[in-house]
Amino acid sequence: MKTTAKKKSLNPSDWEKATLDVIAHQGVSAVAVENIAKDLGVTKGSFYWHFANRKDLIVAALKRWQSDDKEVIKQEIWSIPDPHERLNAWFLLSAQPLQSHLIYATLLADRQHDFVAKVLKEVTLERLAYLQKSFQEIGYVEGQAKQQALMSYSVYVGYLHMAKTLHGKFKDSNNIENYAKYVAKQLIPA
Amino acid sequence: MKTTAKKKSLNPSDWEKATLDVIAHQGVSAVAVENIAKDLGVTKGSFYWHFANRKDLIVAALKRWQSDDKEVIKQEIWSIPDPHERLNAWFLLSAQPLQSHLIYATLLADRQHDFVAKVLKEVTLERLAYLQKSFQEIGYVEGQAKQQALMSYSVYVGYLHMAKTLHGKFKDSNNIENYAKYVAKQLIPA
DNA sequence: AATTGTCAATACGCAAGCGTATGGAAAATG
DNA sequence: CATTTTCCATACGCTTGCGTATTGACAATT
Repeated sequence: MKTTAKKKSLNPSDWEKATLDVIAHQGVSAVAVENIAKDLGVTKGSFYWHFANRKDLIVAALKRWQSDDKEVIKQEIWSIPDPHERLNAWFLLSAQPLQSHLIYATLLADRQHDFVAKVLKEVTLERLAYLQKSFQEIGYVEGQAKQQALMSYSVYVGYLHMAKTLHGKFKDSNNIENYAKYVAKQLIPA
Repeated sequence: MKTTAKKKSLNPSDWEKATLDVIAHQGVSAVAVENIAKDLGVTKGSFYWHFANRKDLIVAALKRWQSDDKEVIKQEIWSIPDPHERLNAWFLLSAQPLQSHLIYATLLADRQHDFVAKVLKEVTLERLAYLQKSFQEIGYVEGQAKQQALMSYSVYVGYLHMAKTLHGKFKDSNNIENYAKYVAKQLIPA
């Protein structure tokens, strides 16, 4: 579903974005060059001009996802000086329906592939690090901050899967922002 | 890696167990009848005597997993009358390195398949229900109990993925049971 | 002893999907 | 205007993996 007839020629970036769409909704294993080509309105012949093979495409797409995500955190989270507010903002951001979150959730599934596992580990460790840092700024000692960060991040990951698994079954009863606030209240000391 | 030379003939149950092994470590998409046959020391010809097709095998395996899991909860959790103790036991059980948990984690990944999504939803809703019930017994009103259950369960799911993603990177610093107790203390009111 | 039922091996057809080879059209460049 | 570069289509070969067909071996039954 691309807005057809916009530009005449494709670049690697277009392929990466289309690939991320597939990863977000169907996982890495579902990335098939012929299908993505069809989505973009071309055939396989085009793909192998831009990329060497399927794996290169996926790696490039994941790299793009990783750096885009890092940029968002930098802009939206690290710009907040107060650690309380910052953590609150992070929980709110986590509950937002962003493609970035979907991708993270599916990657957790496809970590059998070593190149997926690599990106995943990097991203996870970095996220844990800045959560831990914020909790330390609040006053937690290192050990506790580490556990609190791990727990907070687990809530995030768990939530992603819940939302996917349960569908409407649970955004009816209580809306998402409410839940995010509830969680934040539980995990961030007053 | 089966203990070869034990019994001369296979039954559906053997196939289901071998399938769950694959699902636990590589996910549903990795279930290939020819490979599982090799694991069991036979060839494809045998498989199609026991099952109609690949999907039937997976469905049967998942059904087995679901009922086995239900049985464990019934034995280990519901036998505990006090809700505080019961919830504590549940968190401890969650941190145990059981195959059942691995399977749940990979299923979250492979929920593109409708038959996986179905089992997953059933299991998740049931688990949320008994968590919620226990929190209500503690004194939470329904709405809060629901959110608390969701959050607790999210920590569980998130933890499963963390453990997989981070590998040794985090069972060094603090052992798993310690973390489980820390989480329980945070989520279960004194 | 003959027959039937149970479990498994082998061989085949078939579709999906990756990667390659080759040629062509359109745009940039000289 | 000629030529090179850029981007894409078509056609092919190859592998993987599902499902079927056929045959066989061994055990249970009569």
